[in-house]
Amino acid sequence: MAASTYSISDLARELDITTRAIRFYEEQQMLSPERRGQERIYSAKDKVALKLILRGKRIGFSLAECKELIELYDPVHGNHKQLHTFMAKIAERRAQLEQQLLDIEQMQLELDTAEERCLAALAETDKKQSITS
Amino acid sequence: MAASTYSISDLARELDITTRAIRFYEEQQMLSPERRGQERIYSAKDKVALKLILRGKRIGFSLAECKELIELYDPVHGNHKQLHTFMAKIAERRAQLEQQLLDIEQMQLELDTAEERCLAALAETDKKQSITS
DNA sequence: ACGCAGCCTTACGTTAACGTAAAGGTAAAT
DNA sequence: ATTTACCTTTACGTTAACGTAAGGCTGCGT
Repeated sequence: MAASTYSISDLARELDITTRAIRFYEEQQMLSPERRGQERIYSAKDKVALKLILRGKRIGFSLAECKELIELYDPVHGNHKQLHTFMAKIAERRAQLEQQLLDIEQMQLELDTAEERCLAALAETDKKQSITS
Repeated sequence: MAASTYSISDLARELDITTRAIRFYEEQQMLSPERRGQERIYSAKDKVALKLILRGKRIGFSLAECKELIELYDPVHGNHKQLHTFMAKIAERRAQLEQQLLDIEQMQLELDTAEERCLAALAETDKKQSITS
């Protein structure tokens, strides 16, 4: 089985982020890895937290929100009210995503016609050039 | 028909943004409204540009990208290569959106089970409390 | 005449999420 | 012994997209 502990650069490589970012997340109290002397030793749990952070970011959550998210997984803080308010945030994101999808579709329609106009214009240009050349 | 010209606060109200934002977009060369003396007079075309900006932002484009987007609609700049590179950016966004959807679904699954655990834990707590009270 | 609403410019302030040195400690390989 | 490859802390720098005054002109209703 895997060692289940990692150095900071192990995680950085594996998750494709910088060590600075990882230390920054710790500053923000989103991680609290063990120490062996000065060195940070990350556990599998820390890795899960990091993955939660990255997923949260992909969805568009701020780090503060990602932190809330992590706390939901922590039995100490996992209280009922927070859970519901966070589910609300997720629902909000879903709605926003749907709007984004609509926006993108709309934009693609417009770009399609713009492309047509462009191609037509280029065709005209080519014609004239073939005459004058 | 509508006057088809607007003051800055007209647009601000209608599009639900601040006048500062509108002036900022102008600083960034994304708008160039007419002037009557010092006053900015916005045309319907300006309004379209503004809407493009807002839509671009919703999708997650930076203002710089929104600017490119506007230029695509400008026959002066609308060249072929730009059109294609921008279609690529849109495609990229679509892919990102799909990833976001996956992330959200995944997160909801996890939150669902987290919620169950939470509810179960609360039920336990309540039981004990009913005994000790 | 006066105040208020709405416009203008200039310019410094703000937040998030790190980036980027600088300066130094440890440990293994050459 | 020293280079190499890690790790550490501290701390200032950076970018985007505006926010937020401050100071001043302009017309208009009373």
